[in-house]
Amino acid sequence: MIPNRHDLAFRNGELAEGVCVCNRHPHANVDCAHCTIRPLSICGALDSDELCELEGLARHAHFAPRQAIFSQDEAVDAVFNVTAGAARLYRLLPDGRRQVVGFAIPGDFLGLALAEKSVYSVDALTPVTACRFNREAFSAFLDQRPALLRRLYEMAGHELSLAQEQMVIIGRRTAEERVVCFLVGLRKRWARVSGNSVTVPLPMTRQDIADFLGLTIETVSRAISKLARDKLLVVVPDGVRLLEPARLEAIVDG
Amino acid sequence: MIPNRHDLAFRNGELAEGVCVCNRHPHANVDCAHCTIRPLSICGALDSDELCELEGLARHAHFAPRQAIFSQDEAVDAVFNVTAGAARLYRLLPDGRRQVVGFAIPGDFLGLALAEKSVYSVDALTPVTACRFNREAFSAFLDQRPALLRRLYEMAGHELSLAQEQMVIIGRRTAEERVVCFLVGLRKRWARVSGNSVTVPLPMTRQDIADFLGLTIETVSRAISKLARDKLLVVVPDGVRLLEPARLEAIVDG
DNA sequence: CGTTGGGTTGATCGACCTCAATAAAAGTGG
DNA sequence: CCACTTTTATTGAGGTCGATCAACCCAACG
Repeated sequence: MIPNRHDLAFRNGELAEGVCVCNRHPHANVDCAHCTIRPLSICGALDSDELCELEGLARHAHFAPRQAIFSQDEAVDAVFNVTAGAARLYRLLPDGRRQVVGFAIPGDFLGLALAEKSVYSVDALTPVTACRFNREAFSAFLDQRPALLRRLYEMAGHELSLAQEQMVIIGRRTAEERVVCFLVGLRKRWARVSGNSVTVPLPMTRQDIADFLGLTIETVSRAISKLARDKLLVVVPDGVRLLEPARLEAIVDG
Repeated sequence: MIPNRHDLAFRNGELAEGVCVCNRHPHANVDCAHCTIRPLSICGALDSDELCELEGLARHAHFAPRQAIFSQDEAVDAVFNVTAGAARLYRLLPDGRRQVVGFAIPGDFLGLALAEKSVYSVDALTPVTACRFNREAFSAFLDQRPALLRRLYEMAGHELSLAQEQMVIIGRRTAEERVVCFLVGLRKRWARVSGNSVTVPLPMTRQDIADFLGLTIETVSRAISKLARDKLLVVVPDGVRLLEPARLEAIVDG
């Protein structure tokens, strides 16, 4: 499913004590020096000194599948840097209608807005490991580290761009196009984490995909079945394998 | 339509020379000291010294209705702080389908992502006045002014939140709900600029609204007609007057 | 006064939703 | 390990909301 997910979680646990290379944080329970997703995440903006300081603020966190990381309208006391696993971000309407606004994978930052209350819920799809930062402490650290602030700002801009792209997908594309855009887009995101592959892991359910694309579960299922029937992909356990990435990308790019 | 829009544009023009209060920028052609929307905009984060420096980077800009401010996929050489008027931000698919991703009103910043290429097009709906900043110069200034960077970061977070809200609206709401959400949301945004009012100026066409909500022009027109028939609003020139704001807000909040 | 762009309304159509049945997987407890 | 339940996914049949196509209205404007 997700390569090395459990391995990475285990390794982080193994190195939980006394591994901070700068030796300033003997009780740090994260190991930035050996973090494989560091260049993908906010930490990539830091020099070794800054990294060490941030390391001191970090605590290792683990979430089981379905466990809540944030809850809509509830206070946010910590923010997270996802190092392994996958999570879904969603908003609920009072009558139960749900819109998934995104999926988080390793390298993604949860709590980008640093808001006191979360506007959405986040919960783990697979076992998730993350670096946990107290929100207030992180915010204060940010004020001392313009380079990190700049990095977060750029990530926010990127997220904004993705959100707008999603608006186009939901607002103006057909059901089949939406599914193709989702698969091609997710493949691109996984490529940063685990390298380019025609196999796209899908840690989320069809319902999650439907709620992300503004469709029903049946329509998503039918669209995937049709793509499989047309030999554009094959369904594999916990994912799909794209047989003709180029033709699928052509659908995305018009 | 939009109160004082033309007046404000004229006043800015009138004061085009030698008005910087700190006298450091005798050729500055903007007048931050008398800017009514300053607290709403990025400039609200600056002390008078910083404001003066930023003022030195700013140039007054004016756009006629329909004039392009940014063009999708083209290089961005300047960013803007809108001081008067309204603009639409949209993305086009190669086959012509259009998704409006937002509307800019006074206080809004255009080019938040500071990207080299614009991912969307922006053009003026009404005469627009704005403070123009060279992108590179602004970006460099930003690196010296963490307070401003922080402000932009917060605005980006706010925009991200709005974009996600829009995803919910487009993905999970009915046509009538979408229109109501749009009107109530726009009213709230205008309230910051020109005070609370039950009259919501609509400087955009029905087609723009449709492309914002993922609907057709006919559906938007029918929804507004129905709301008028139900005595929830009346259509006025270039806008609508909300007769029962509370009931409309109840639709938004579920 | 004809033209043009924007808006409204009606009639019909179709993409996607809803409801329903079934199948396949994944837990669960003995 | 195997019945049993629960969850998730697929497929079919029929219904509906919003799209499409078309006619018409109205105000602005050269």
